[in-house]
Amino acid sequence: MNAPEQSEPAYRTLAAELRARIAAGLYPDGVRLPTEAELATEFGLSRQTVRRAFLELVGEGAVYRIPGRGTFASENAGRYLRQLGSIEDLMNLSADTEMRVVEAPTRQVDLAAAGRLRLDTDVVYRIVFTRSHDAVPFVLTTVWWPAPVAELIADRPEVAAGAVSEHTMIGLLEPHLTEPITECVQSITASTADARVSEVLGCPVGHPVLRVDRLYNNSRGASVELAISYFLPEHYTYRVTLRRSSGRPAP
Amino acid sequence: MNAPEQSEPAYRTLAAELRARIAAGLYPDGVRLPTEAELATEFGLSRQTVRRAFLELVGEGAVYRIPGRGTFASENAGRYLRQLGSIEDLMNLSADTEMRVVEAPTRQVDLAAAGRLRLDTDVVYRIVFTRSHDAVPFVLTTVWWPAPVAELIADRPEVAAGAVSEHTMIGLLEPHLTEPITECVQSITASTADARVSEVLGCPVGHPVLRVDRLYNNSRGASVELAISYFLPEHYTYRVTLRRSSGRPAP
DNA sequence: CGTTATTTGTGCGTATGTATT
DNA sequence: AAATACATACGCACAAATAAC
Repeated sequence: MNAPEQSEPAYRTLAAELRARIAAGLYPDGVRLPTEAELATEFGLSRQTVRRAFLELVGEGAVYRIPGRGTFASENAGRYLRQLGSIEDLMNLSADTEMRVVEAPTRQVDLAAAGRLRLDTDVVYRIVFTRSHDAVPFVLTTVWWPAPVAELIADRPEVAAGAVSEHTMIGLLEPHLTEPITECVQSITASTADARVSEVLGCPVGHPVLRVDRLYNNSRGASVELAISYFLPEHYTYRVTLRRSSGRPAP
Repeated sequence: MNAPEQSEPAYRTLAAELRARIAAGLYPDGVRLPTEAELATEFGLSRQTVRRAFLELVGEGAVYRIPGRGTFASENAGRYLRQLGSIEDLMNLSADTEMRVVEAPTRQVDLAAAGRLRLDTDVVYRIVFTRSHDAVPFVLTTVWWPAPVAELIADRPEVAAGAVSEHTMIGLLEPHLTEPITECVQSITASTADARVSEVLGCPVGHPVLRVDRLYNNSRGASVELAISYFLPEHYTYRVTLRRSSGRPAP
């Protein structure tokens, strides 16, 4: 209820602006982005602040830089590219995407969903929504909650049918939970668009889509949310950076 | 050919040192790491350079920082991984799968691949293989190497056309490298089977497939291998567990 | 072939703001 | 209120890689 709209730092604002320009299709192929000096004068910032913005974009994989040559947009720039290596990353999806509720939460008897959530009853609540980037919907998500969880936020305006907001469901949910969400198990596979996905995302039936299945667990190991998402591959790529878990002895 | 032992930048050296200290178990529980000022004097660096090192560690999820309080090692100290998926997991793929070489490594001029690998030349080596589980091929992979890398293993029997083994390409490669592979950037999306995928994996043309794009980098940040794989969704699901990256207590 | 200009990378110094103790 | 510690922002200098001349 607080969050008094603190202004974003300059380097983050610049990063967002550059992200937008890349998505807009400027800088295709081998076109160099503006140099640090050019951006500094254009935005009235110091070169160091511009560097900080680029550091973010490099971390996301949106651009790569070559000393002496310049900065270039990555191969699949233009798609929505986000590093999703942690639960925080999933929550931060809301930063530059827009959620639109297609179906308000309704009480249902769903054996499969209840089983996945490991509930004693077969009663769950279901909500369906899309997420858009630059006004283009790129994913359709169905979420199932255990009844006690759903009742915590079922009457919030953000989850009413047709509601548009910049939240994530777990972001909305978490402040009301007694136990924090600490784990999310994801399964990713390929599938095809059914009638509903096709209609909502505007692609042909049978179009290949990325299916992401997420089960969120709290610190006690109880399941809090099941989400199944269908992503349009043209507008979305799932990106993870893997690292060595420990230093390897030199060969 | 040359590479006369260029020293690592100071912030990277410091980051490595701090990583080692965290792994060694200093800074357990809620023990604060040294402040920026302390580290600056200890290592004879400026505070800005120390900040740069911390920026890396925060990006890895190794530490979290609270203004006014200090810097703390993340929950799972020792292994600063934001996801359970690791490079080791990729290498262990070979445990119960079988690799069959479809095309032996051949020298090619490939602008796109060379660009992805950030080479100065356009010459790369390409190898194509499938991987099977219980004699059922479930993935077709094309790998591109920089010429100097390819020449390290091009004459090994495991990469000859038709060869069958239980290795992974990076597993074969790594013992011959001077720098260890420390990072792998993955992009995952959905696509459809083309003629070749269809033929090799035995699915219809146009069948949805999971496309996984991996770029392996060594400890100096140079790209060592580019691999593009097409997985049959019927026989393969990409599974990751995400955890909260910071052990930061809830507010 | 070296020279020069451009562009990114590293490192340092300073100042100011904000959150916590 | 004061001290501590991180966050942002600007400035400068020099190194290294690249490209053009």
